[in-house]
Amino acid sequence: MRSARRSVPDTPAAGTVGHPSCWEARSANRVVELGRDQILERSRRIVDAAYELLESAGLEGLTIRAVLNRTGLARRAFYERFAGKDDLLLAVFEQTLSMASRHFAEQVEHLDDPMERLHRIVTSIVLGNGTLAAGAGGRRGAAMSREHLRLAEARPDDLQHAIGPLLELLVQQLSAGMQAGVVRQAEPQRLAALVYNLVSTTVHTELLAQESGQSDQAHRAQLAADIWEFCRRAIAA
Amino acid sequence: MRSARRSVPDTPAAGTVGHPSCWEARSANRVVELGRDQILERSRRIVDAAYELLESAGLEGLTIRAVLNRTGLARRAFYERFAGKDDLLLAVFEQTLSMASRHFAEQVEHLDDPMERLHRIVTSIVLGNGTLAAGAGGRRGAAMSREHLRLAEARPDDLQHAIGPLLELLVQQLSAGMQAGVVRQAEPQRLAALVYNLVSTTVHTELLAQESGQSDQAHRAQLAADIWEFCRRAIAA
DNA sequence: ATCAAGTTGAGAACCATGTTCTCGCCATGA
DNA sequence: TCATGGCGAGAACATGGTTCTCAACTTGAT
Repeated sequence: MRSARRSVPDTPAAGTVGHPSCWEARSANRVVELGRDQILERSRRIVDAAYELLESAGLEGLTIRAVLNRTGLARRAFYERFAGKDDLLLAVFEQTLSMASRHFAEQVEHLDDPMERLHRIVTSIVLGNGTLAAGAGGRRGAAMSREHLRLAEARPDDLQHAIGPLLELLVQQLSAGMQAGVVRQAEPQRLAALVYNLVSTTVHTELLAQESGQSDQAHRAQLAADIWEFCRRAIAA
Repeated sequence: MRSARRSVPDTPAAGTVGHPSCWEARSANRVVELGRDQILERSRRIVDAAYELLESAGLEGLTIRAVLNRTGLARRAFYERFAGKDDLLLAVFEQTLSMASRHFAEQVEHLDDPMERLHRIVTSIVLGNGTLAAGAGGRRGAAMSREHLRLAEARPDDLQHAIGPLLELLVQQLSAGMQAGVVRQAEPQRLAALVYNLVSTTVHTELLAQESGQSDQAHRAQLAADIWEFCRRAIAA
């Protein structure tokens, strides 16, 4: 479909007359762009609704029907934009992890020590800052942890892409740490994956295992400390 | 309906004659025991079928209908023995983890150094020995990793119980290591949980992420080495 | 203004799966 | 012989993902 538009500049007319094909192209583009905006606007509404539902109703509550109820759109509108539920989940993954890693990157840029940066990132993930993992009572993080492995099986490449930003952030700090001599020499990718897996899985296993909701804050802080201690030793030079 | 039969022992006759109620009880027990054996035999067949299906067809292939097809039993027979699919999954968890931890315990008992024992256990899990995690092409391990978090949410206590044996094994080695001074002082439970989560999640994420099936053996060995190095540093004194 | 054609909303329809229910067979004991 | 409980077979129901149909609406052309 895009090839059609692309072919326009290739016609000799474009060279000879110049203008017509130009505004034609611009006009067509404009229409397409408008269409695209509408399409994207709705796509965004769908993803946002899914994002909210994941938080309020958990993974079991995230049904296509519920999402569409919430947006007021028709099922058809969904299947025009997403190949299926997995695509939607991947979109939520992408959005969430991208937001979270941006958030963490900001939160951390004023720190100089790579180790300190990693500490901050890990702690933030556990404590649920940055809209990622375990926001207070946050089912979204738990849901994402759970879906992680399924998507790793069903759509490895897309998942890898979605997780990219956060892993990238970790890799940066680890690489910097290695250059500074505070992190042991190893494949940064591998270390990042290990740290990420450890943190995300453990947080949810532990937090859900208790569920008592007691002195949650203290518990979680302790958990964050334990996890970080574990990671620190595992990656330190 | 059952209340009618139940009312019988409540009659004064039972107390006055004495004996009858005794052999009645024994007889009833015998029948019950015989019944129990049959019941258990079938339960075992169901669990075994589920265990095999998990390996051959993955989590999506594990449907009640498929399990019952394989055993030749009726759906009713299933719902008489299990409260639902989750119960079946928990049973598979229990059986698998119990078998695996027994296997690991044997494989390790001839080693003296707790650290060496842990090394062996972690490596075995990654390499898929012991019927646990990632047996060659093993979907069962992947499936179990995936279900882990869902069950942690839905049935935390039962899951904890099912995982018990393996965690217990890890805790033993960690405690021994602490006493021997080769493992740092910390809550053994916590360390065990961290190690277990790290290993089980990472194995499946990594192995499924590639899926290329290339020099799998080498890859997996490298993965095992990396994971162990991570753990070793994390828990060493 | 009217019509043709594409677009889109509403929801019926289809399928798979978990779960429950009904029916009838059959063995066993009175 | 007959009543009864256990059990297999599978119908039935609910839910959720996915596809399909139909009609209203939009838009551009005549």
